[in-house]
Amino acid sequence: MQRLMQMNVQVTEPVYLKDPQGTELGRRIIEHSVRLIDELGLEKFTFGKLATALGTAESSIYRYFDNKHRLLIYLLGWYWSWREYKLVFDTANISDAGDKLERGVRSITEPITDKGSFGYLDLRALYRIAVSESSKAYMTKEVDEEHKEGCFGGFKRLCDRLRDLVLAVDPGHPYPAALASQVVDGSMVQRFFAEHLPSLTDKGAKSRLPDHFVHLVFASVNTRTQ
Amino acid sequence: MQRLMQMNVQVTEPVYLKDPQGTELGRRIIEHSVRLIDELGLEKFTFGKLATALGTAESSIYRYFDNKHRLLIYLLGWYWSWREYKLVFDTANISDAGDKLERGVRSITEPITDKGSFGYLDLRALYRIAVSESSKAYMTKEVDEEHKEGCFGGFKRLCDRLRDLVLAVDPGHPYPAALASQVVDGSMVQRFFAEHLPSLTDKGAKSRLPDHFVHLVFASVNTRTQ
DNA sequence: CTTGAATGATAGTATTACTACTATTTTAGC
DNA sequence: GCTAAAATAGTAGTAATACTATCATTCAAG
Repeated sequence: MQRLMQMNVQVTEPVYLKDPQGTELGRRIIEHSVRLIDELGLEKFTFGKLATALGTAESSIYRYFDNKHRLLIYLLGWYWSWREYKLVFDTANISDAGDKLERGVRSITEPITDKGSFGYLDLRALYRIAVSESSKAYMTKEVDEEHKEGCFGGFKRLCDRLRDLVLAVDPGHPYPAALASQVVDGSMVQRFFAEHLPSLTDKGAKSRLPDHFVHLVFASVNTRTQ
Repeated sequence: MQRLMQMNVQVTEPVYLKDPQGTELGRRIIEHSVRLIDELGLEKFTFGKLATALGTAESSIYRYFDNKHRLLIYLLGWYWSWREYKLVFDTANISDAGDKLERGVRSITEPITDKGSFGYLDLRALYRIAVSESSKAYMTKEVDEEHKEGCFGGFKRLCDRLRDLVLAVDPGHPYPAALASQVVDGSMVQRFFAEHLPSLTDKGAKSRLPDHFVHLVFASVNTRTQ
């Protein structure tokens, strides 16, 4: 799985100045930035603090990334690629379209509980970053240009795959792409709400989130195919 | 409508240091901050720029708000109150629960196209801010404390009202709160996607967004009541 | 006519987000 | 083992941001 992941990740568009996977320092930047952003939150995370944590100079980090926003996009690209790979894996060799869709929705909306694994990267910390910070990656004034650069390609590929699973069950669905992107984004938002604003969700929401999304998707799909 | 709105807004928890509605400068701060945040985006918006735009000193603004994050929360509180009022208005005197729910979903997911109105406040600019910046208000490390302070009360009240409309149609629905919060949040996110990342949504998504959400909610509800 | 609220103006600090330049170390090819 | 190139470290500096503090002025109400 790790091997395949890294293949996937390398497809990621170059949001970096120099490939961090190619050098020792680069890999340490990735590793420690995940830890630090998770710990401090994006707002309080700075290249200065990262440099101190790494025992290196700020300027060394600027050789890899223009700024912390690009670094975030890079990390999220990694995350989305990982999710996509997991989705492909979890739905492989399932012939029944309905079964495949349900497995896909569960795959996407499940939290990540795997201990670290994945090389030097702390997957669970990356997941928490995705939950809390991913909207900040695209909710900016620069979104249109960055979109053209392909910065959100990983997110889009994941949404497209889910959309195709929906269409396989219900080819005439009127809003397949919106449904898909809403599940992908909503699974992050609902996870955050369940953790921090539980009054916005239902009793036991945390553990029932995948059920909620399966229910939602199949309600939408079955209504159509009736 | 304006009168009733202001009643609503005054209920808003004090996220300010000094009530901006009580003074001339305070009202100008609100008015111009909406314009400026809409124009620059939250990241590039600063109290310094706002002070320059107002022809006053930075320190004068700090007398009203601790920082720009609190100002954002204040503006969004206003927005959510306005949405809530609109929801109550749009669903008033409807006896049929299904009809009421559909009107409610449409009310919440419709974009704001009313020209300014609403006193000194540019409603459409406020709407654009809500679409682009609202997630930044709660996706922070301080969310738990700020939630205790009641900073997100307006958002919660709106979600609760929609949840109650769902429950009126389907009292046994397993995820009424999650469904409601997903519609409220999702309507902002999908609006943003339709505008900036259209490949994530469907053809003609912009105009069909309310239909999409009505479809989703009724699919979920009807599946249950079958 | 004076108290106090509101505002204005100035100054200063710590941090952030960079850029530039130079010196040193490491690595890879020959 | 030598050398060129790549990678890294270190230092310094700038402009902007996010504040805090202080003091002077205005202006309306008692």
